[in-house]
Formats: sequence, structure tokens, C-alpha cells
Amino acid sequence: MTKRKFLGEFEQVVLLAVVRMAGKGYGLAIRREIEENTGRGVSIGAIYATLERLEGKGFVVSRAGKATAQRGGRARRHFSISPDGRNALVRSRDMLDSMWDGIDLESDAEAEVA
Amino acid sequence: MTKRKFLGEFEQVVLLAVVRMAGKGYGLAIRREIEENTGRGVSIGAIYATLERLEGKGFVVSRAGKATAQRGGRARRHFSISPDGRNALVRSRDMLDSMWDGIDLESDAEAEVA
DNA sequence: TCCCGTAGTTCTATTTTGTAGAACATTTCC
DNA sequence: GGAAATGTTCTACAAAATAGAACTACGGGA
Repeated sequence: MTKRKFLGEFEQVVLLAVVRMAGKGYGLAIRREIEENTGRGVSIGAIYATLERLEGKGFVVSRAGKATAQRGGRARRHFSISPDGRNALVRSRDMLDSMWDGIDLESDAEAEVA
Repeated sequence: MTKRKFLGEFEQVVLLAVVRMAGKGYGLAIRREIEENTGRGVSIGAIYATLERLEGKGFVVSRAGKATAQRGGRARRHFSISPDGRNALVRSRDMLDSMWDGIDLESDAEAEVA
């Protein structure tokens, strides 16, 4: 029961997609958002599993959309980020930033050690 | 055997620490580097497991340090990043950056949806 | 010499995350 | 009523994260 202190790699991505969709995000749309923004292909199962976990941790909240919208198909489940989710995102970003700080990978200045 | 396209969250951190240590990094020192930079406490087992995995993927290389150094204790195992590791780091960073692009979590401008 | 302390790495175990895709649900339109 | 469209849930499993005990190896003193 080791409580994690930082978001997983994919959790960050999904949570950011939720933020981007500004409350209008739902499974398929979130997947699209990620694919369009990053070119990264993801399965729908991966999206929901992650969303589910994020909800369990209180980082997102979901609510059922109106069933009868002007289209065919099942009702959407909309997701939005919570204050805790926002904090988690910032914490993860800051942590990574502090590790990146001062690093310049392009300049070939890697020290060699005998 | 689903080949992952991006580094895991902790893999990124460890790999960055390896870069920071500029070839002089080894297990305990890498742990210290992470803890000092981020305040994040990590077990030594976590460090080695990740380093091992990274090496298996060809993202770091390790070489045994001189056994008889001017100190007690076992010989160190030094790690340095590989060109592939550098690419992986950049890819992961860019992917996250593209998701963060345009987002401002501080400004309370989250849309509410009815 | 042998024990102790120090410095490091390995090993063992387990939980959490990440991943895919089939199955299932719900609504519209012919 | 059945097909097509749109979504979500379920099932399974691989990979990553995590902890800490065990083990290894050297130096220094009694």
C-alpha cells in the first residue's frame, strides 16, 4: 500500500488531456486529444483504466453526460480535474523540471570517465 | 512484449540523475542526487532496479569502478547515458511539453460544464 | 588475524501502472 | 427490427515502481 508521491508517466499525459478539454473531455475525445497532440497511439482501454485510477485517487471527477444528445450512441462520461489533481500535476512537473535544470543534452558536453 | 515508446516516470528521473553526475554516478550517489534535487526519498532497491532496466534497454551503460579506491567498501559501478538514452529523454520531454503547451494551471480559468 | 564499520550492490517480493482489445450498452436511422 | 455509430466496461497480462533485507568487499584497529 505504498502511497505514491508522483503521477505515473501516462497518468500525467491523461490528466493533462483532461485539463486541455476543459471539462468537456470524455474517453474517446481524450484519446483523440492525446493522439493529435503527441502522435502517440493509445488504446481506449488504457485511457479508461488510467482515468479510473485517477478518479480513485481523487485527481479527476466524472459525471454522466446527457444520454440523449443530438447523435447516436451511448451517453458520455465527462471528466474534469480536481484541485488535488492540479497539485499533483504541478508537483510532478516541478520535480522533473528540477532534474532537468542545468542540463543541455544537445551540447555534446558529456564528461568521460576513465 | 509491448515495446514502450516513452520512459516511465521514475526512469526519467534516474536517467536525468545519471546525466547530472556526468559519468561519475553510481547507485548511492545517484540516489543522493535525486534526493537532494527533488526532496524525493527513494529506496536503493528502486534505483538499481531502474538502472538495470535502463541498461537492458540500452539507455545507460555501466562499468565497474576501480575496486581499491581510497576508501573502504565494495567497488562502485558507474553509469553513463547512451545516445539512445539521450534520445529517449528528449522524446519524453517533448511529448510532455506538447501536452503542457498552452496550459496555465495557476490562473483559475477552468471551464465548468453543466 | 579477525572483527567491525563503512560503502556498495544484489536479491526477493509485492503493489501500481501501462497496455490492448473484445465485449457490451445505447441511441439513431433506415 | 437491424445495422451503424458512439461510448464505456471488462478481462488479462506485461512492465515499472518500490522497499528493505541480504550479501559483498575493503580498510583499519585491537
